[in-house]
Amino acid sequence: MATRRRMTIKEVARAAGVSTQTVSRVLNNRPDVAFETLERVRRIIADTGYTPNMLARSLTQGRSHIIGVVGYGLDYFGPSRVLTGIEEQAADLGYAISLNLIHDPETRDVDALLSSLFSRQVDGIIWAIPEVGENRVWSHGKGPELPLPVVLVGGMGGQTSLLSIAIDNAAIGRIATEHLLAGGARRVGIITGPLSWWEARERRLGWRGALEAHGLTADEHPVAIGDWSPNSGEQGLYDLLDQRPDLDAIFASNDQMALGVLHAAHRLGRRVPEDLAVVGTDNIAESSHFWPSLTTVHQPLRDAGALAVREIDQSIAAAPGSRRVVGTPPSHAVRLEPELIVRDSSRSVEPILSSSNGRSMGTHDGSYPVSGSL
Amino acid sequence: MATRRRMTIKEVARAAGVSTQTVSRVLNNRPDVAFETLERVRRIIADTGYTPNMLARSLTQGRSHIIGVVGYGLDYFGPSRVLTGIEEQAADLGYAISLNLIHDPETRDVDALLSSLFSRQVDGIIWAIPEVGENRVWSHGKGPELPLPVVLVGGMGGQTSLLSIAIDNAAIGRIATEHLLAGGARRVGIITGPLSWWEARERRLGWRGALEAHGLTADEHPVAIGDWSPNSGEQGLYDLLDQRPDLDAIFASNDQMALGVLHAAHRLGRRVPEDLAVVGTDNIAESSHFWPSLTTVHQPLRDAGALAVREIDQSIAAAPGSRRVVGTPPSHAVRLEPELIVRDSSRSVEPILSSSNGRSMGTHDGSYPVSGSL
DNA sequence: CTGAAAGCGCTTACAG
DNA sequence: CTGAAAGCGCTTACAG
Repeated sequence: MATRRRMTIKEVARAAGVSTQTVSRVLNNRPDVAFETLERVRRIIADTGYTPNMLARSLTQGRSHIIGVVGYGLDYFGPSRVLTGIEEQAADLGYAISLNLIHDPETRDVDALLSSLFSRQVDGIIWAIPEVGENRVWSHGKGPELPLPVVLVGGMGGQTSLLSIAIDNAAIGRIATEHLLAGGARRVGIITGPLSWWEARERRLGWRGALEAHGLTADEHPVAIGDWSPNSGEQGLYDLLDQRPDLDAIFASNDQMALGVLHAAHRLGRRVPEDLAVVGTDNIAESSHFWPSLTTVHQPLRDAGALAVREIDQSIAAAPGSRRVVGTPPSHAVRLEPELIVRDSSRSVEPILSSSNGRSMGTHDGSYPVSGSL
Repeated sequence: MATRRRMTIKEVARAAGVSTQTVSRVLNNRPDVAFETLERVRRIIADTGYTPNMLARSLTQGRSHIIGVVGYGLDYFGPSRVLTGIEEQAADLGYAISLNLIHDPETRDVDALLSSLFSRQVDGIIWAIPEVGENRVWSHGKGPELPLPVVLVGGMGGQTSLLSIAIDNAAIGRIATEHLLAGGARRVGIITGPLSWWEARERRLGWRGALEAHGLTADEHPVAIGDWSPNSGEQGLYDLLDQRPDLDAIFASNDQMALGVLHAAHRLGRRVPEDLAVVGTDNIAESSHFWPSLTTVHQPLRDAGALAVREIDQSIAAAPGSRRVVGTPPSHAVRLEPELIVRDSSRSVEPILSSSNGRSMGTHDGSYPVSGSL
């Protein structure tokens, strides 16, 4: 039974023989405190282990130093990477994170969540769940009304005044497909994610665009719709082969489905990459040790999360001084560029290199190539 | 620029023509409000979209309804599963989560983190980082002094009055090894995690215990030390074979390292499971589609996280009524039982079954088999 | 350089 | 059933 009461600024003041606001000055490192007083108060604080009550501080300051984060599960690779970036950057900038996970991406019950965050007086909100169906803030017309900065991560954005940060998902499909075609593929199938997902649609768009840019008719290249799981990737290969037995390459919209493809290929006795070249998406930690090692597309998701926090922070800082009045982030869409990682699953011509870790073939250097405006 | 000021209880009261505490009564669903008054106030609240300021409420109640969670990265499978369980259960019980990630598990700078959480007036703390080296709360003698409930997840616990919840990691090593021996293995190597990790040591202990229970001399079975990465698993197989070329089975302390083993086995032309049976740990989503599909050990990590939240909640509820006086959870170690999932990588004798999803061979049914006391 | 007063937005006894 | 008063633990002007 721990029954210790928490110490307050009053008790510190009494012990130091000063007023509470002198203690407050010390706590906030204000310059106008006599050296002796400073020392005395500091000693008492150190000796007693006093910590100021942030709740009270937030109440008077009108700032909680908390960023509300709405995320989508931790089981998916993408969302969890974004979250990591958010947490790190937030910690660096002195924000606490209030984490709220949504389990059904199609949920429309956004209002309860928003007002819960709002009532907790978060300084800003990062909306980091994939865009599926109609699950976005603005679909409720709330966007511009929110009296605090909101940044969207990972969706199409652009419909509202809210800043949207995402990976260029069409580019993922494009560079993967271009790589396969450059390697000599003539019939490139795609396994998409669920088409209610913006990311899934965009990747398919990129795949299609690359085919057409090569003078090919996209409709002659088979499509299978997966659900991101390895199982659906396995099933996807069977489906694609049913459609086109002469299939010689596959772009899988994530690495788990690509793994399912490799698994099915082994079962069918198809050699990868000789009979079938495969490219995934995500560059999960395991992909470098699949058999064969998987060519995939890296997304700077961590960067996206970190950037979102910086944007929120700047919006808060940009507030004209008075309390509870905050700036809104510029309403544009920022797109970060993905990067191709070439490994054995698509390396049909070149000799196999020593490392299975792959090397980057991306045209982008990993910094922030931004196609939108900041 | 959103400049809307937040509405307060005063404005609601004025609009409804009542006092603020009548509004407060409505807000808190107290019974003693006249029906007409109730209706009127409710209408105003609905019309204006007023949400009470939780900061102020927490300040007067001495409860924040926030649980502070200290976690270890989201990139590792185990910690992220625990976190999922925590978040879900917390949301169910009406708590917000304040998420703090530690990036170096050996950090000793626990004090700053604790006092930060403390100053945010969290109602309780869940310490969910793996136990590595001396990174625990109590190593600073803080444990019993903390004036709020703390629950440890995923470490050895037992040294303090704090409740510790973890998977029985020795059982993981034991059931994996017993399964390999039952399948006819005669030389079972182990690839451990870093030995500064409690989990890694426990799994090795279980492996050793199973060997000895079969009348074998553990020292004749090779050990390689990995770092949880696929690469270290690959290297691990080479090391083990150097030590014992007659190796016929491996227990890998996580699935990523097991994947590295499979990869290396393919390179060396060793057939799995015929030449080498492999068992991993974690049952990551990908493991069912490795080639061959991986036998592994499932850990009820989500349950562990959820249980931690319930314990915190009960400690808070058990408080004798007065503010800031909370009960301390019973100081025992709860151990949840892992479960073996048999797949092709160890299925040497039996005919290969139709599904690659494996079936549970565990003696435990997935409920909460607890070896400690609650 | 320091302190008395007022206030942040709520809730908790206490009256009536 | 309802309200005036006091207080939660801080910080912000305002005096001196």
